[in-house]
Amino acid sequence: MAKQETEMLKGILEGVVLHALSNESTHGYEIVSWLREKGFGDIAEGTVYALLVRIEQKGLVDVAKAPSEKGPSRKIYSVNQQGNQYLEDFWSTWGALSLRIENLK
Amino acid sequence: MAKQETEMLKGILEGVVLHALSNESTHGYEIVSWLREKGFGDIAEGTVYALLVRIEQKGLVDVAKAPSEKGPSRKIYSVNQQGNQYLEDFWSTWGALSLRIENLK
DNA sequence: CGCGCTACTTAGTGATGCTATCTAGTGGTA
DNA sequence: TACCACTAGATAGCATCACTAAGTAGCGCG
Repeated sequence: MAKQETEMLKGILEGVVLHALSNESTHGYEIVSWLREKGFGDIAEGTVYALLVRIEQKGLVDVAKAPSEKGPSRKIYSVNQQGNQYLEDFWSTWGALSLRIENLK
Repeated sequence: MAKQETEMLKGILEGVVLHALSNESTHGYEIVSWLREKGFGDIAEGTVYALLVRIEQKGLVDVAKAPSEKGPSRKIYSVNQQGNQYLEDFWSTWGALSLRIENLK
C-alpha cells in the first residue's frame, strides 16, 4: 500500500470499523470483505483482527461467540453505549479536521 | 489534545506543512504560528520541528540559513521538486480517502 | 539582572497499521 | 489419500509519527 495512505489511515480505520459495526453487528472476516467493498482493499487482515482486539479491550464493543457453517467459530462484535459515544466523537473530530484541510487548498 | 485528533493527524500534518511551505518558503517558528491561525492550535512546537527534520532528511525540502533580527538564526525551508511530487500524491491520496469516508456516512 | 519572546534541538513514550506466520475447520478435487 | 481453496482468527516484531518535557541560545526591555 502507498505509505501515505497507511499513515493517513491511522486513527481513521478504527472509526470506520466501528461505524460498520454500528450498522450491523458482525465478525472480523465479514468486516474485511466489507472494507474491500468500500474501497479499503489493501488493508491487511491482521490489521483488522488486531484492531478488533483493541476496541474490545477499550470496552467499545461487546463480543459473542457464534458457530460458522464452514470454518472455525466466529466472534460477533457489536457496538455498545461507550462505542457509540466514541463514534460520535470520531465523526465530529473528522468533520472538523477535514474542514480545516479543505480550507487550505 | 484529543487523542482521536492526534491519531488522525498522522500522515496528514506532514502534507499540511509541506503545503504551507509550497506557498511560501519560511522557517519553523513561522509555521507553528501559521498552523495556529489555521486552526491547528494544539500542535506542539516540538512536533513541528521534528517533522521539519524528517522532511529534510527525506529530501522533500531544501534548507537555507538566515539570520533573525531577534533570536537565533533561522532555517528557511523550501519545497523542491521531490517535495512537489510528494505534495501532489498527498492531495490525491487525501482526496480519495476523504471521499471514501464521506460515502460511509 | 531577570523576564519574555524568538528559534531550534533532543530524548524518550505511546498508539497504530504493516508484514509474516501460525492455528483450525470445511469442502472440493485430482 | 493428498492437496488446495476458502473461511476465521491469533500473534510477534517492526516502522512511522505525534506527543511530552526539557534544554540551548540570542535579543531587547524594564
